[in-house]
Amino acid sequence: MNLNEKQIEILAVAEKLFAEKGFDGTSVRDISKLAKVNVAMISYYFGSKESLLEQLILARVQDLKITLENIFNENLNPFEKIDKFIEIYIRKIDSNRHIYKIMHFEISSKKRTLDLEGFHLIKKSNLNLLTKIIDDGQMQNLFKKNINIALITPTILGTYFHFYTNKCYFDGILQFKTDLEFDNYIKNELTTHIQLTIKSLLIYEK
Amino acid sequence: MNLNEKQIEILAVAEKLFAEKGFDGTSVRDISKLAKVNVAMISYYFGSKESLLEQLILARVQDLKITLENIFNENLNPFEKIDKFIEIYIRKIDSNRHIYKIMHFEISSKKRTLDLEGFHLIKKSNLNLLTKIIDDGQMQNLFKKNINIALITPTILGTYFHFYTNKCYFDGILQFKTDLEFDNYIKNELTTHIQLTIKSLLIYEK
DNA sequence: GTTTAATTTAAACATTTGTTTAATTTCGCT
DNA sequence: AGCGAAATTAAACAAATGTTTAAATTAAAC
Repeated sequence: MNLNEKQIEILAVAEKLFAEKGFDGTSVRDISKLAKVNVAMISYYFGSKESLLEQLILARVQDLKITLENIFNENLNPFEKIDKFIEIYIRKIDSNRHIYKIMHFEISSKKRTLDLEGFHLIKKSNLNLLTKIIDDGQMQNLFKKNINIALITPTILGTYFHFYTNKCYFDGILQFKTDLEFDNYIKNELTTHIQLTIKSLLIYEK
Repeated sequence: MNLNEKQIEILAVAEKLFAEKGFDGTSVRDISKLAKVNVAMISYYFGSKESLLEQLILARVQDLKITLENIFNENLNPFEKIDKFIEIYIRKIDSNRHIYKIMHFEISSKKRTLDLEGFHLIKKSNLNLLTKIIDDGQMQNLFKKNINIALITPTILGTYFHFYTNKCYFDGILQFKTDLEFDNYIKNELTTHIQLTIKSLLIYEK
């Protein structure tokens, strides 16, 4: 899949608008205007609006294959590995906010049935890595025994997404004045909070 | 605001469809068909499609005012209060999935600017109650001192929403065969997981 | 320089969209 | 029964939608 400049620009604009206004809330004319191309170019290059979405997701999902694997082999203790896993995970998602937003809406939408196999595979591979890290920690008697690993990721990602989605609300109660302040809060306080939360859960005995 | 049967039916159908297909993905004709009323009735009763959404949110937000207040006065220890807070919170959100789904999309959408003051007020009042419970636990030296209370709710709600949104994925890895199994998992395992997570966080010292 | 293909364009296309109109029916009231 | 307001309808409306067409322009190949 080799894309020229125009196609890349169209994808970039579509990504931005789909995330901001939703797929159905964005018209092909909106996209063409912002990308400064003729409306027909979208059909010409991508066939249809739906196919544009599919190709957009396909292109972006490639980038989501996180280089998490090497964490496991690094010379870190299980706690440090968990910290690093979460930090890298959040950073990756944060830099791909738009496509995650789009996909999370479309995933749960009953309008279109998208091919999400690639996405699910990545998620499963990340889950496997996390499982290995936790198994390791359990063998070293650092983590408790009964851990529902499948529910760790929802807590990591869910906390991030809920914070990001409710930006408007948190701008109010945490008094962010600029978007940068909000972004920095995610990078620092929120990431730390999530790391702390998961580590707590891993050692807490009822 | 007194609504007749037809208006109630229209709101119910709109809620279902907006949650399933999004506001922009749902046409007034979709709604009228499913509600078995003439298209014009929607304009007749609600003025416009956008106004329908506003009135829908307004009607449902009323129901979100959770009766959480009395938890604080009940004769429970701080841990039990946290458990109950989370259990009631999740149960309430779960029974209002649809409207939460709609609002969470619209909140972060740049298409429409909705009046979410009522919604934010409820969230703030819930945050206040949680703060009181945690303060109490800290005074009894049951919880640790440094707690970022504002980030507790994102973890509670975020975990729930992420699980619910990714139903399709979790159906796969947890092998749910029916929707009821999924629902029961939320009521039991997921709620327990969240309770455990938050309680861990409240006592964990770095 | 001519030919061929790829790109780009404005216009047209058929649907679908939200909303309004104007006529009709239904219902409560006296 | 007869009046009047409310409810309901089918049809029409203009605007917006995704897509296609056919002509014009550009670029590449020979």
